[in-house]
Amino acid sequence: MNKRQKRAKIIASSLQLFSKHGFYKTTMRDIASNLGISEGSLYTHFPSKMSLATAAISHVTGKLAIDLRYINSKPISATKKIYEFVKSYFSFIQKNPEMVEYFFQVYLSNREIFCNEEDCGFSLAKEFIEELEILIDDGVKNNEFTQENFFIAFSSIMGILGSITFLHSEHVLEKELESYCEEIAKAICRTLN
Amino acid sequence: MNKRQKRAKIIASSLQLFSKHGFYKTTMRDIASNLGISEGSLYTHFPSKMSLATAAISHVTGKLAIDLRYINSKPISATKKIYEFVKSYFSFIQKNPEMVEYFFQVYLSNREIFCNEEDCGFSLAKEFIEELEILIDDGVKNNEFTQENFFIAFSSIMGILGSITFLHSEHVLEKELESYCEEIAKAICRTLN
Amino acid sequence: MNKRQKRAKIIASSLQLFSKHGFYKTTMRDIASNLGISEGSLYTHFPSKMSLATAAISHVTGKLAIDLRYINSKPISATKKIYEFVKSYFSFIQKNPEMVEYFFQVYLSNREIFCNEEDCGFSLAKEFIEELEILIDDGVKNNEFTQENFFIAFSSIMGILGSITFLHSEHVLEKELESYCEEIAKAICRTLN
Amino acid sequence: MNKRQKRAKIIASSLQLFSKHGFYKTTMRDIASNLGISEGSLYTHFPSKMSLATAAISHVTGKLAIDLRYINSKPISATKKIYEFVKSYFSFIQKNPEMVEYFFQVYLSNREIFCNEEDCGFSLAKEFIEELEILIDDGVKNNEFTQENFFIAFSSIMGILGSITFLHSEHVLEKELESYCEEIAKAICRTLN
DNA sequence: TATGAATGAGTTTTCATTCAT
DNA sequence: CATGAATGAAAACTCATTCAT
Repeated sequence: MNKRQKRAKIIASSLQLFSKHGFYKTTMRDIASNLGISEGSLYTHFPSKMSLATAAISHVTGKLAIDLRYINSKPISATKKIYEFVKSYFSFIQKNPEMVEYFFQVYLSNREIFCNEEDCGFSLAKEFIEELEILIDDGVKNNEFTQENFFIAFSSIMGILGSITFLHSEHVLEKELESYCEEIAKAICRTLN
Repeated sequence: MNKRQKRAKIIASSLQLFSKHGFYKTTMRDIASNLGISEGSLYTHFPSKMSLATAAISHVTGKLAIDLRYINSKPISATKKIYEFVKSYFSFIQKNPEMVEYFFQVYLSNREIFCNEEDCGFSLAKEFIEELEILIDDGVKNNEFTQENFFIAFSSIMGILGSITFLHSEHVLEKELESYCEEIAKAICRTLN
Repeated sequence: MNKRQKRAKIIASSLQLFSKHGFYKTTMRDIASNLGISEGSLYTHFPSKMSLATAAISHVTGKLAIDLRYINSKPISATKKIYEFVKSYFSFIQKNPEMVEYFFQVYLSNREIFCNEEDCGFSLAKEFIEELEILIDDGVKNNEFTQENFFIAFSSIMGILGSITFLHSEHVLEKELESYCEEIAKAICRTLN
Repeated sequence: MNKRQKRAKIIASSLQLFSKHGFYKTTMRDIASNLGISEGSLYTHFPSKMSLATAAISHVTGKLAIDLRYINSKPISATKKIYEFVKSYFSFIQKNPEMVEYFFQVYLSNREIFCNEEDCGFSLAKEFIEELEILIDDGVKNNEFTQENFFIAFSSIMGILGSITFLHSEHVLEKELESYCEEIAKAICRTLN
């Protein structure tokens, strides 16, 4: 296994544990033994626990950004793009629940972990947020979406998706997550229209 | 100062610090010295740090529930109730930013703090959620809101409010929070209608 | 035992172990168990291992400065003061070998421990060095000492004392330390005259 | 580069870093990367970090011994030999400050590094100390130096030189080191006479 | 022989909780 | 009841040394 592969494995393990038990309740020992390696070995690849959290969030938002960028590139209406995004996002949750949970529960919430003087850690998600901005702008230009404040549009999309993600991870939803896909997309579009 | 008042003071102090620095970065010493009392004294009123977090969340959701219950009791349309709720919620944020931040950033995110075998900590917000359910049900019964899945309706309301709260606490909003009130309420209603 | 007494006990224990095994080979656990207290207890009184080293050196140089100040205040010749200082210093070694060993072996050598940006740790010994300067200046003013350069005079006194201290702590001296007192004082005076 | 040359290079690098940052604050990685080689490679040439420290001190005292042996072989008075030794020592400091600093600040001070059950690490400097003994004995035999205890004579020479070396390495001397040469030699001789 | 990732014991430090005063 | 020193069980991180490639 080469260095890049090892890093990827460590990030995957961290993601899993951080999302399950939270950043603070996950110890470096937990991550190491979950991988069957020594604690010291972790430090060969990442200089600190915080750098692990950072690498993990970059990984997650990078993945989300790639999916959204692909959807944005399609020659379809903005409304259709919202549908596709919700679908793609739901399938992403199914395949990588730990990634999305990590995004919402660790990154968005334990801000103190990611913030330093210069950068409040937001730049880590920049790629993804920019792509979302493109999607919204497109919709407004096409007159599909009401000209509206960006922050409200952003909240309508990510707030609703975040909330349903939360309910799903709390196991309070009655049906399969994917069965809400259509309705959620519709709900989001209603807000934007 | 009697026992109840003392408890209230301790909860207020905890809320302030938990919301600012997070649950884990706030020490019992921080809470005590913020109040000018001893650490030992804290334990006369609360048996553990966790119990402080729990009492704090009950306090916050209790307050939110009271406001919403009052709105629900009014002889107005469900749509109007949504407007009133958003307005009341925004004014609540202005007056008690630490309470709302605590709700979203500590309670919803550091689930591991509140969960034990029997209870996943959700019951703490039960009062408030039940009140929200009443509001949604009313709207559906009156045919103001489309008959819809509760979870989606819930996400439309609390997701959007949560997201805008987050953006506000991150200081990325361009205008005063209250100036978004009308638009946010409209956006939520569009989803529900 | 009050707080000041406890601090003094901890400093004494640290001094003993630092001088015997060096700063780096002495662990906080060693210091704590040498005192029969817990590691955490150490941190109630001193915020870090480094602060212990600093408190220890201040303690030692303070003691040395007091002795020398008293000698300086006497109405005797500078040459006689040198004799008295050597005598007092030797008796100090007998009573507190760990203090002097600490001074020479830890303080003078592990400079990296005591240095920070502003202060290179020398100020900790300032009191003592200033008193030594007074003694030398007196001798020069009285025409007892011809050696005018302070640094050479300083080295003649402290270098010779330091070296004999070192040989003593290495157990290579053949006779009792105090039996060298007279000769050492003479040797120092010969250099200064 | 042959094996001996490689060893020499490693010793030089160690000496540099040990004298600058101390034995404990210098890691094997530091030494290796300072040389542009791998950590493992270090262990092909030296079995442990301690063996590096030992080899380094032998190297330094060996160099000093050679210089002093050469001076001792000259057909000149003991007093003149002291002058020559001080001159040679000062020029040695100028050319190899790290060697002398290492001798005084690591070897003489972190005794715990060099000591084991059998040998307290003193033998490493034996060659040099023996040569110094020869010089002192010569002076006594010629009636140039007062018959005196060896340890006091030793301290007069090495103590004064050590102290001035310390002040030099601390950058507290006002003039160039070499400008003190004559006076220091005189001061030492006054003690010995 | 050279490499450098892996190891794991050891170190400082933190902090919720307890309890003697 | 209030206090705050004491506790001790972790936790993050370090680094000399080893060993497979």
